[in-house]
Amino acid sequence: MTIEEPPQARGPVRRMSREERREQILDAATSVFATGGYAGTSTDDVARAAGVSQPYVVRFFGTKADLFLAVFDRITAQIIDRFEAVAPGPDAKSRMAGAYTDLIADPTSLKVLMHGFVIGSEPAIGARARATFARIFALYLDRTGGTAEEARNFLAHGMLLNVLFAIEAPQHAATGGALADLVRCALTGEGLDA
Amino acid sequence: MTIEEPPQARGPVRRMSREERREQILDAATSVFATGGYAGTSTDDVARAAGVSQPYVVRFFGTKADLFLAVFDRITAQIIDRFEAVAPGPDAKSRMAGAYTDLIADPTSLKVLMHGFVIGSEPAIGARARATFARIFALYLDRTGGTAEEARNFLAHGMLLNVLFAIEAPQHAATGGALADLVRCALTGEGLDA
DNA sequence: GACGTTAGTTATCGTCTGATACCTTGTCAA
DNA sequence: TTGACAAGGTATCAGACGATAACTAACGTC
Repeated sequence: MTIEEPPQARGPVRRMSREERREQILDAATSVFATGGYAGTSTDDVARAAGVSQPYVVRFFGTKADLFLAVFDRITAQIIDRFEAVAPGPDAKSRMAGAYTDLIADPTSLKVLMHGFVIGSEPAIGARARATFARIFALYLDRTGGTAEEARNFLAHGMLLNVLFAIEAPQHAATGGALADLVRCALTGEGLDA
Repeated sequence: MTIEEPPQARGPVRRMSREERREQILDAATSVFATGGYAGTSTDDVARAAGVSQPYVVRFFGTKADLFLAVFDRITAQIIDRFEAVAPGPDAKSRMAGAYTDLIADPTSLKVLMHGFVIGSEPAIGARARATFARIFALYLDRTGGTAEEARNFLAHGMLLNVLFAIEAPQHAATGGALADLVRCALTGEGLDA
């Protein structure tokens, strides 16, 4: 996805610190994993997106599985951070919804999240996924003071939107029909505080 | 998954009709695609599960992508059939929920469904996925006479359960904690007719 | 019972992929 | 200035994978 400019004159090659490079590779990996998923993305895809060599990527993270886990971990941590930042209060429900809206503004991370979920039988991924669900569920209860049913509905609605974005429903809803009604209804999010 | 008995005495090899074999391979493919997804499953995995040779599987369906599409198509058709069989009436809502409960009794197909959803940017898969969503949404409205919000909540709740099963949340909820509360709340499905 | 058809196999190929080994070159401190 | 360390590349491999080609044998039909 990220287009790397050609070698061009090849001046004294800029070198990054380990932490800088790590973040950059994780960014690139997030981008390519979002479309291809774990098995459908090669370490070479990641390397090209990051503008480094393929062996460097795998040696940096040890193994491809470790790389994906690092990406997945970072994403779940970011998401949890977002929801943790919501302060308790009377309008906490709408602010929790707003936090999710912020996340959906860049669907890349959410796509990787969903890719991780569907390979959740992989122990390391599944464990992280379950912990994330449990944490957000608990956070919703804590911040909003709502019921368990409301917290469940919040998560359910989030999963529906993640899937609708994954199958590109919004882009194809312009033609009208039942899909358009569903997308409109899901995006406006009416009747969720019941 | 399906264990094939060893050659043993090798009597006159039973041959199946094309239709029989097709269904059997699709069954086997559904089983292995459920855990590995599209990219994470080889045609050899499918062949072994079906008890046939790998080249036969490929030639039978043309290409691996065609095979997955056939599996995905069959699953979406089965699911739609299930919901179409629900008759209209005053208790149609609970019967729609019951139809989903039937589906979840064997999570294999639902796992493949979710695998298809997350690679929904693939045009052929995405188109089928959107059509399936639109159809179920319309069916819910028609059979129950409910509101769009209720139909959306029905789908959302289904997606949440699909994900919770994918990450094996029910199996890990025994230890208690927030995850157990979420799973219990999601499985009992209280407060969904609001 | 011969024969075309169709279900299925074995052999094999070209490519992709993750990983390892080894080499090169900035960068920074003494 | 120099030398050690760390960033990053090149070369290469062994196995997996999808696909094709060519062959074999069961089945229905006349």
